[in-house]
Amino acid sequence: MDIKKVAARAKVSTATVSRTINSSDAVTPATAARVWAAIRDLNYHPNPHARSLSSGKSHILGLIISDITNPFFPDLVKAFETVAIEHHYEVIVTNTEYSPDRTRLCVSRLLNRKVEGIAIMTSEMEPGLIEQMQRAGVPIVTLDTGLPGRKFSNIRVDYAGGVRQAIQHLVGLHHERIAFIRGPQRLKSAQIRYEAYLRVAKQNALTTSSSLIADGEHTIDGGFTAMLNLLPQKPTAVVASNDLSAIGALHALQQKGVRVPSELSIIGFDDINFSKHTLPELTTVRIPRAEISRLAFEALSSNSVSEHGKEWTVATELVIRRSTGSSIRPRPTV
Amino acid sequence: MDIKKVAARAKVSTATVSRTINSSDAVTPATAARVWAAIRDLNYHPNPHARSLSSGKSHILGLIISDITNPFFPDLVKAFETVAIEHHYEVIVTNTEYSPDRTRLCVSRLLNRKVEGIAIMTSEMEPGLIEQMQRAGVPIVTLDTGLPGRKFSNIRVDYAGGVRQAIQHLVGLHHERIAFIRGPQRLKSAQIRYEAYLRVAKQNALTTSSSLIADGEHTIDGGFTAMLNLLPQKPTAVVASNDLSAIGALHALQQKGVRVPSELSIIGFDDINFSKHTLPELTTVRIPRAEISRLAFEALSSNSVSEHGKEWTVATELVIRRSTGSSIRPRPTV
DNA sequence: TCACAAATTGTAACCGTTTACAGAGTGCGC
DNA sequence: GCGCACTCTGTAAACGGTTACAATTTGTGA
Repeated sequence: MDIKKVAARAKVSTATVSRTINSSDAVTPATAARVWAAIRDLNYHPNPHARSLSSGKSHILGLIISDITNPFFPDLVKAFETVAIEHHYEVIVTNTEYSPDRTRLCVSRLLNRKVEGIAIMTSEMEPGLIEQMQRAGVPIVTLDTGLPGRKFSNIRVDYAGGVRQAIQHLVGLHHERIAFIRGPQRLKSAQIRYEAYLRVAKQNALTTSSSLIADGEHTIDGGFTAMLNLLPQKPTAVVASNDLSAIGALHALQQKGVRVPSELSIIGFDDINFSKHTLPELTTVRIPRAEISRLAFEALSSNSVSEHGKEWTVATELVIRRSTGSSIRPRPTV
Repeated sequence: MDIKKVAARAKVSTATVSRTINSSDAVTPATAARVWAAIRDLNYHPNPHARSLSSGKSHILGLIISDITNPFFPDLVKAFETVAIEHHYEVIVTNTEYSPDRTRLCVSRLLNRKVEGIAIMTSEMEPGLIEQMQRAGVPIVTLDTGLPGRKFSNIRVDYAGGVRQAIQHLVGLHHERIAFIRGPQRLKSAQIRYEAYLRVAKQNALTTSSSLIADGEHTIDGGFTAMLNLLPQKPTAVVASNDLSAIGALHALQQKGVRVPSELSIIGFDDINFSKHTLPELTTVRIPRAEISRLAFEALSSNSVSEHGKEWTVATELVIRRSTGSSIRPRPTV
């Protein structure tokens, strides 16, 4: 079942069949109709490898993430796949697993397969590898990395805005001792959140004593330990750099018998799937992963790739659930 | 940079280069060495599309899952990817999202791309689609579906054994009223677990009154409600059909102030990532997803595909954490 | 009605491999 | 020394599309 059979049945040349499939405008409607009929009758599907070989376009996109096991990524991957297949692209997902070697492998796999674009949704990416992709002429889009360049777009998340939303929410609830659980400072995104905490807290005339800051490593266990360290400082609220550490903090509080939110409020960051199922449900700053995926696709899609890439900024959204509440105890009615 | 340049540099024909790359045995060691040197010098990577076109082998495997957002799947996907790339295969992951239309799309995408094998790790798959894949001559491997057939292998998980491990663990802990939170009975895997509960409970002379059985829908919310319904029946232990519903049950107990495991024991099923981070950490029956992935790859790998597929059985493993304990209250030492 | 331009379709080269087949070289037995 | 069987290598035809270019048809204005 190849293009020749279709051509024969439609009584045209293979060129016309190809043109009908790819750019219907260059073909007379009557001819096109005959060709489409033949295609349907024969249940013809063009061979993608032949197509890629001769056109040079693979119609495959690469997606590089850290680790599909990290709950931040599944939503991102799913949304990216959805938009890609809507546009008849296939996607190859690769996990760096935070290892430089593995990352190199990811890049070379993608380059070998001649993907038409690469979305790099992990922050660990050596500049050398970015250059390698640029030399290969592949459009790329990153999340929170450097500035755009040649065929190189960037999506930036307004983390600082997210932290502001969180703190202002707490301030509105009359909190005055707001602690912060940091993420790993080698991650730019974690660093931005921490600095924003410092800045916004000062703007609101809150203490940012170093005793109100703990390291949560962006993990549940880290958040647990951090919360334990924070407890003696009597904060009335805690902002965590991500949901995982907020969940760890929640566990620590539960174990210590501290009630949330009546005695202490907690806000996470990310809005991973699980956050709406914690007890109490976690108030958090949502990173709009579906939107990021859509933008990433758009950045890579051939009709919008220009020599000089663009930069997009996406806003976070405060999702208020049940882990935050007023710092002022309701007085018993006399 | 193509095979001709390599051939020229090594002073051989393109055929020899190709042979060196694909089956080193047909080439003199000395010649092969020259070719490899040229390949290295020129940093040559064969064009996979040309290769696929002419050989008919795409070196791509398809993986069909329900939904990457379901915490059961990330581990499976990751392990599958790992073993595939070790063998220089690429993998395309597709999500059915539990929708028949989307499932059809998944299958046709994979078939169009001429994948060399398909691992179907979701239970919702119409027989018609299986036939379609078989007609296309693609080896397939399923999880818990029917019996193997032509180029069709199956991996079966010993769910019944898992349920037995769970119940015997509880019986060993002197529990006598063991409730069960069921999954959706249209899922074969959930049905097997439920039937095994009934059987094993009877074998151990435990009540299996229908009031000790609740529907948890395999979700957190479902497990929450199910536990609430079960509570008045005073079970001393609960086995849930999956971890998600066990976590929901845990939340219900926490909210009602029932202590786990001192007042009530809970066992989940699956061992999703999150289970080791619940409070208390969840005792559960692990489904060995990495092993399943390895077997799935082996079932598909060309050197082991025979006309008639195989069937493999994998055992579950009871992971004892902190949500289960003795049903007998320790007497205060006098 | 005719010349010429524009629109549509056909011909065939090409994309970069693999592989059937043919040819060259080597070693061995007689 | 010669023929034969093997082993190794080269030639060239696929694989199934796309696309530059040529050929044909159609439409237009004088």
